[in-house]
Amino acid sequence: MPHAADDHARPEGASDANDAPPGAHSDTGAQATGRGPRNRYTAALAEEIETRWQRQWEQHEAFRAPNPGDVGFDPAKPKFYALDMFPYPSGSGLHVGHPEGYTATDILSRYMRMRGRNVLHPMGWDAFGLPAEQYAVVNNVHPRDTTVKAITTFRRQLKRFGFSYDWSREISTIDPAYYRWTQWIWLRCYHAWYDHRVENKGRAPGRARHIDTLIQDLAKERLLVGPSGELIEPGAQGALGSIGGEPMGGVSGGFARKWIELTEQERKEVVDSRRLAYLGEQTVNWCPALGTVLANEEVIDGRSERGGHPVNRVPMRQWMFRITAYADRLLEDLDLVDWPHSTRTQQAEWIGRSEGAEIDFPLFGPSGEPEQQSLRVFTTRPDTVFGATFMVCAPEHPLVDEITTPGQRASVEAYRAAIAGRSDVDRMESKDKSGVFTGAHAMNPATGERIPVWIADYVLMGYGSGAIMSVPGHDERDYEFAAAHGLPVRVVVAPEAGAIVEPPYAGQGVGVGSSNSEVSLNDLPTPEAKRVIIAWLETEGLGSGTVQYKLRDWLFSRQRYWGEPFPVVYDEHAEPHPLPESALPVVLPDLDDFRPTESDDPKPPLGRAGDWLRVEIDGKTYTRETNTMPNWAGSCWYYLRYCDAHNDERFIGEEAERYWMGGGGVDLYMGGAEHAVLHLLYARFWHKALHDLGFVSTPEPFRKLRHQGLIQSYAYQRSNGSLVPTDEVEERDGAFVEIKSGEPVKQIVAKMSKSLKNVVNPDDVIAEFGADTFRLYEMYMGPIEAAKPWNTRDIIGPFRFLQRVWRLAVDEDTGELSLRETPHEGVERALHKATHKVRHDIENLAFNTAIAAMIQFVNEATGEGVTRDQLHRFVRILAPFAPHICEELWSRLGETGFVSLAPWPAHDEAMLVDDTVEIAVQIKGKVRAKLMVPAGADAATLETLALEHPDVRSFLEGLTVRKVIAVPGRLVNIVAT
RNA sequence: GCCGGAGUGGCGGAAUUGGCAGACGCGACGGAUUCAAAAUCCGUUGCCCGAAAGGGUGUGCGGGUUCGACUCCCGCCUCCGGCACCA
Repeated sequence: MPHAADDHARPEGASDANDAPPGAHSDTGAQATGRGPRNRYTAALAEEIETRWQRQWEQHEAFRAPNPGDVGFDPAKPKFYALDMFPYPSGSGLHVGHPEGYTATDILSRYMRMRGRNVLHPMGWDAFGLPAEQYAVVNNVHPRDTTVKAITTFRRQLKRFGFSYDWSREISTIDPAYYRWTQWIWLRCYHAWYDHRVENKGRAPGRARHIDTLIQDLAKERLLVGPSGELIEPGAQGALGSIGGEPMGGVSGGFARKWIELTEQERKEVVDSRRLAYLGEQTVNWCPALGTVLANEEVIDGRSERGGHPVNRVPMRQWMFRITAYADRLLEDLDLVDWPHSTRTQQAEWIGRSEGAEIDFPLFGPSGEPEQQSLRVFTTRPDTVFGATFMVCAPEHPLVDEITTPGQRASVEAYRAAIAGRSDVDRMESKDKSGVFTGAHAMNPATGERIPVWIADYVLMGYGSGAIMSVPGHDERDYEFAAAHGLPVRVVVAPEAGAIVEPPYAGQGVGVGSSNSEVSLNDLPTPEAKRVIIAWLETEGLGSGTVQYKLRDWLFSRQRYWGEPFPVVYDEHAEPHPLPESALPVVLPDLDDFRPTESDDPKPPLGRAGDWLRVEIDGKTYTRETNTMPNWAGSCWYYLRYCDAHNDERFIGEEAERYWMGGGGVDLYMGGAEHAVLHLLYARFWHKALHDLGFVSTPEPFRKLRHQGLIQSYAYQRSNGSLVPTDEVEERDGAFVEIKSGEPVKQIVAKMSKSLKNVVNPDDVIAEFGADTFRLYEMYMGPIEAAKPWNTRDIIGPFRFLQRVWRLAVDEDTGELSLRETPHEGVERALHKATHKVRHDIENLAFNTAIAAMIQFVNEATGEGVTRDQLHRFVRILAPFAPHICEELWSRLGETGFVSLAPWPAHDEAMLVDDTVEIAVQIKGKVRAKLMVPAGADAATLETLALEHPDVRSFLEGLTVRKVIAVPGRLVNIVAT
């Protein structure tokens, strides 16, 4: 049935030309049911309108954003970069959580276009990596096939929402034209080192520089090489870049050597070990089930983030990123960005900066004589050193072999074997303080006492120096260990002078019993005691103040197929050689057998790639790296590629980068809070490295970040707490009962899950109500950042709203526009208020209240009707939210362009305030009367009017007025007794 | 255990940051329309007492500051998120 649009759409005077861009309406059936008025806004009409306008946008490339230098680029327009976290195209398609953030950024993007911004709003696919690959493995299909198919589905679904993406910038991380540059960035990091000497105007020092500058500095002896490979400035104390990377032996002494004194091999090792992307021998997280190693960030409670498989710690030679060099800057620069508090906190905690001291405890030899060697510990409480009654090393500590006495060797070996066999999960589950004595002793440098050295797995090799001074009086773990093994406890800190201390007391206070012939901490408050003892240790050469981080270097190799190959080959001595840029991209070979090998040692699938593995360069044969990059690689810089998606000369053009990333980076980045540490930390790190190396202009990638809240679903719970699938529950008389048993169940909010059958498919919702309604509903549910339950019953509300909008403009019987000639005063005022509020709320991402304001306007206007001019304005404020229906009404108003690109309507500030306002009159805090007064009435006037009010007077009978508070525009409060 | 965030009608949620609590939507109830139903439209709707007028009460709990507190302070409870043998 035709919906008469062609017959009635054009108002008098409007051009009937149907060759204008958005023009012609089709005659496809709008009234699927054939019931109700012919021109009512139904799901069928919504679908017809929506798909038609989506075609129009696409044909006219309505949302294509020109780059500087492109045709149509207007340099006077400020830019706005609205970015969504691009999805993994999983096999199951979009769920309702995806479009939540996407709709929010879309509304803002559309609004910003209407406000005259050049808007970059792109979309792409994060298509490499474990999720896609695991899906492929399970279904025994090549990951490329499943991924490409999933992308097609995602793209179709996203287009159906009417998101205003610039699809010409679509990128996919699996496209060789994209990952060529991922590999290129990795090479830039390989050819870079971190120079901690560079000052940054009072901010945390250091900057990545080309590796050649390191070689020059070494050759010119501006840098020397220390005994364990660390870099030393001539004349300066301590090593540069002491965090991360270096093996910690705790051995002090030795001399710095000059470049000229090093062998060729030593030089190579020194340089290679300083690279930003380096090959490191590390204890890594090996996940046998996934057949790959994982980054620290991908391991949660000893299990893989994906799949929840156990993870073991084994030493391996792997590609690493020196993210630890950036620890201070990553921490400090959190104050440059507008991010949710919780996300910043999580990053700060992950970086885990802690200030303290390194202290060397001299070791005694087997027969009790002092040795050259000492055991270095890290502590945040150097002020408690007088209370250190024993020491504990991590079982893997390199000195343990040396210091263990023959008598203890058997038990030490047995303990280490027991530990090695335990997975991290086991180690975490049992928190009992196990450990064994090594037989060795060290000297407490403060007290001069001989104290025993133990090993225990509660001390981790990966933190600090892998050894601790144990202060059972002031550390809970040490106390438990001491209690379990009968070791002495000494109190050296009291909350206040003279207080009785019940160990363990971990708080601050003042030193007690903490003195030797040279230094005393007694009665010194903790911060002061720390300063004093560190100064003393430094004078004595026994230690120094230092900073430790929880952050570890980023393990970047994966023993998987579905990822970016490294642009690296190995020679016959297994020495790595980077490929030249001309060799990029290193294309991932097609493998029939792409499955990972479940095993206890790494066997990357690319090892089976046959001819691909051998590369001939200058007559020499090399073997390719068979590890691949983790799925985070592609997402570390995709936001940059969008700015210049088809540049094949550079990963991003300089001009495009300066324009779109200007002003502090992405203007709004919207995505899930689950990426708080992983993606967001990695991307910041790459960005900073690229910034240091001169490739990007801003220190931070994402100026403003917001998370969309989780969309939950209802579930039903029996009285015993077990959950019932949604389809086995029905509502009877306002209560929920399980159909099978008739037992009452409780409605609760839960995560959507297949087992509970409460997953909502957006395709179904759109089929029933249309995309405009879907968009409105998701935004109307509540604040964008809040978790909120999907309630199918509520969707009808936004749908009715659109019906009312439609009816406000269109006669449901004739299909003609039905407008009044002269504006109604109240409606006009309401429209100005709505325009103002919607604008304000969009800018504050308060979409739920913006929609409420528009509903309120339509409710007010419904009885009175609107003029052509009013509809013309209203359609524009609604357009960012429900763009399709607005395009339709816009064209019926005779406009030939897109409402999506029309200017935002102005509002008149004078129209926002009413001439008269209602003032509440309170007596003793309770509202007893209301006054209608002119908007500008002052306090004195209000007071007089209030006291004259008959209701007030009768209330005040027999009372004495003590005080009157009058707040202009608000209320009057009369205090009487 | 530590660090964040939050607790408002039957439900989702508002409240310009100290000024009329409950905007807006859902649901429910009543009415219009309809042969009827659906859809749509109009009205009512925090709770308690009352036929009504009206009164009382009310933002997790207990105190406090203030003319006035969902909002600020102190002490608890519950839920959600993060971290957790990090020295």
